[in-house]
Amino acid sequence: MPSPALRIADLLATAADRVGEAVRLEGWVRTRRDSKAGLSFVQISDGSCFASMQVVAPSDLANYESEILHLTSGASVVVEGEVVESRGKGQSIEVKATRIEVLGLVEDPDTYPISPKQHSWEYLREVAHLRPRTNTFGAVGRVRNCLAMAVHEFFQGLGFQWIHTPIITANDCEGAGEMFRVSTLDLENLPRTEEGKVDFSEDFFGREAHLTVSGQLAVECWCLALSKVYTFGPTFRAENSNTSRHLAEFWMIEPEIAFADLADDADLAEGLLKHCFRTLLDRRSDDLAFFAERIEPTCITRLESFVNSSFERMDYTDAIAALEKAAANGRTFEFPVAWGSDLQSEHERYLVEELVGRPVVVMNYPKDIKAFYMRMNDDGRTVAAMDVLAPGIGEIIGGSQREERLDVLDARLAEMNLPKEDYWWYRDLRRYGTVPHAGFGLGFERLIAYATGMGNVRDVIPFPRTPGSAEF
RNA sequence: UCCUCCGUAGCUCAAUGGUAGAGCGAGCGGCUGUUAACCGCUAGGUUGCUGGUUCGAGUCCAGCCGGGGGAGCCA
Repeated sequence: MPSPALRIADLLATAADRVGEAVRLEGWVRTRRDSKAGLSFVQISDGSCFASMQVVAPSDLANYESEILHLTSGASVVVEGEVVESRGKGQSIEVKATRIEVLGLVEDPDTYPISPKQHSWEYLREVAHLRPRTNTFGAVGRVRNCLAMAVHEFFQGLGFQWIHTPIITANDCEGAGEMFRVSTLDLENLPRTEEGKVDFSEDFFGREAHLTVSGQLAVECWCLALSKVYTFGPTFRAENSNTSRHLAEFWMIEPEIAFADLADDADLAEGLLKHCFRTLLDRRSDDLAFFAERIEPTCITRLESFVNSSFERMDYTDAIAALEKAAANGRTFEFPVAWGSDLQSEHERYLVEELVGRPVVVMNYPKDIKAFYMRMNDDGRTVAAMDVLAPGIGEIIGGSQREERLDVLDARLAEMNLPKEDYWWYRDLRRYGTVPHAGFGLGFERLIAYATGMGNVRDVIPFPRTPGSAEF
């Protein structure tokens, strides 16, 4: 009866106490090095941590000639053996095998897509089913998991409730971007109304339906009952945007707090980001060390500096003034700076990286460039919106205090030509026990990209969906 | 959607319009308590697709397909 397998992470965490112990490992071969001293070194990875384990396979193993000498990168094995102090330099302990069971060899090592060498990101996206076997993507996967847990721990520790807002929505009013249609209608033979339009009353939900572009409106409903809530789930945008910061399917974190204003919202955003990075620094130092060495040299230091610096709060109007001053002093911008237009990427980069040098929360934007639900300020021309800008990535969070006054909300809907009827349930929240409340959205992939130094969000999600690409 | 760059061996890349090469990976052999091991040998190609110019096209031209980067939109 074989003992249960030990994770390599657990073995390494308790290495000193395990010398002499019999263990069983399960994993995949990274490399094999043979020695004519009568043994082979087989590097085994099981994904539990960044490190792999050196397994020493003596030539007297029954299957040494027949199987061990044919192990190549990617083969799966079960190893039974003894933990011993290593006689080599690269590791303190190793496993001296008494038995190696080969579960699966690599069919054709010559064409195995993940050969032990450098591959381009573009190539690895084409083999997304195998790329988690690389150092980089294994590390990304563990960091992603760690950050997801940190998000939940942060909110749960503050008494937030996790709300599972719907993936399929029949709202006409989410309004955050192009939506993917959800339909069971026969595209070859669409039912038509008398006017010749598609008759969606025949569709599955009896009306038009789409994939959600944001859980915000739904989570507001639960906020105005449970006070502190958040959503964390997949979100879909059918925008034809081709950049390293956009995905058609991505995960978003959206907290919503009642009895709160924009300042509370900014504090919450700062607290969340710092908690996530602190947790990551604490728990995944092995993977971060790899990212710092091979991907982005400043990856650890900038996270440390992030958690130790206070975020600058800056009014949009003051930000414009600062940009105009910089322009007057000879700093050139490709796009003009003017009160009333949105900040361009280059403007955000200037504020964060050149002017302030640490994360900045820009607050109170002109109402004409922001959504209908954002709370009108007393000046009548700005709304209580905020963007959190971080050095190296730009906008990572967008949020606002919500308009809780029914008459002001209705005026905004009318101003933006949005039909009141479509927002009947959203308006009900203001009719029945309205309270000031606020929230924000954090793109999870952007968080991971920043934390790891990975340059493209397509490489921090297991199977990226982008325009023209949904393989796997 | 716009701008721009790129498609050559399993992968990363070379190749004035003139016989398609290297490194890594792979296979075989040698050497070694090795560690991105090392040394030698071998195999591996319809140069993204279609057409055009030319005595001759990986190279020049046109169209198409695929991908990267940047911009916009945003998270």
